[in-house]
Amino acid sequence: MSIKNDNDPHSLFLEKCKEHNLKITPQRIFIYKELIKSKNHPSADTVFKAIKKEFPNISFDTVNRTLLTFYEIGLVELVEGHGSPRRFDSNLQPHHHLFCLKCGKIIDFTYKEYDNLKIPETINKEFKVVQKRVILNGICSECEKKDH
Amino acid sequence: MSIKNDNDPHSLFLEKCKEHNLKITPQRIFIYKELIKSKNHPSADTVFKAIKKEFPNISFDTVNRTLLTFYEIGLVELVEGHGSPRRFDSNLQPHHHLFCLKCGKIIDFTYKEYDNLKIPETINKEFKVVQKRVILNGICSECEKKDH
DNA sequence: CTTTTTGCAAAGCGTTTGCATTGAA
DNA sequence: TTCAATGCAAACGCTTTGCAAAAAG
Repeated sequence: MSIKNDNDPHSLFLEKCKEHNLKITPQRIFIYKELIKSKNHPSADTVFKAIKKEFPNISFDTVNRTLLTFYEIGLVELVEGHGSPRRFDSNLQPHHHLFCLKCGKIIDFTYKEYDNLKIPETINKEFKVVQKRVILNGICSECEKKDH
Repeated sequence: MSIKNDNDPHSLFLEKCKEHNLKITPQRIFIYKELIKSKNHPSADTVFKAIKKEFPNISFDTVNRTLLTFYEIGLVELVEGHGSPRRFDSNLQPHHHLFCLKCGKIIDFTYKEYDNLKIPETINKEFKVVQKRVILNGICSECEKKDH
């Protein structure tokens, strides 16, 4: 019987690493700790600069690759944004997106219920909402086939 | 009384250009037409390559800058994705995002109703949903202040 | 001892900037 | 005729790749 606590991020880290046969290196520990601390969806560069203060020898490359590895094993998520390469859409009607996590394909769909979502009161006071969108992240049928 | 048809993309194009004192150039016409045709959220490069077949002298720069201009005047939208610089999140609990269109800041929020959104039947058959997220795009309070 | 992982350097891709030329109004 | 838009070239920022050295298990 293990004494691990599922709510403890550090145990989750150890668990996921073990599950995927990743070695526990000082770099990986620093990077994961920094991520837990950061509440601002940091970029690789942000994480790198923060760690460099305590661990001056770490290279940007290690940080970048490690973050990607963490993403692959489901230890962190990638947040959506308008980064490059930018992708454009001339469809200005309300619609929503399926996003395939494997191939990056974006599929439009419409669904009335989603168009009519209520916006929480607390948000309306502090943020001027221009557009609502539901993103369903997952695996498209083509990628699903490829895996089997 | 104008004879414009609000449902016609080309009239929308002319209208928006006039509204923002943009000149109607052959390049802009080609670019907008190509966008209307594309159903795949194209990148600047994709649009460029498609147009180059009919208009070999066009430069990538013009395409890229024009697309940004179209975005600024609200003629096209920018589609969210995981492009660079990538931004990471160690919070694996269900949550949603406010995205400021001005400064790019992403603010987390939680809202039970959004966590429990039903997924359309037709989608469940063709797409394996791993995560649901609502994105509210708009203007944050700081950016709202700056503008006045 | 074996296999990953790290750090470094170079290359690659997409974006941005400045400027002279061109063209729409 | 005027001012905005275009095309070109160089610079820049972020990511990726290949490889030898170092370190985890």
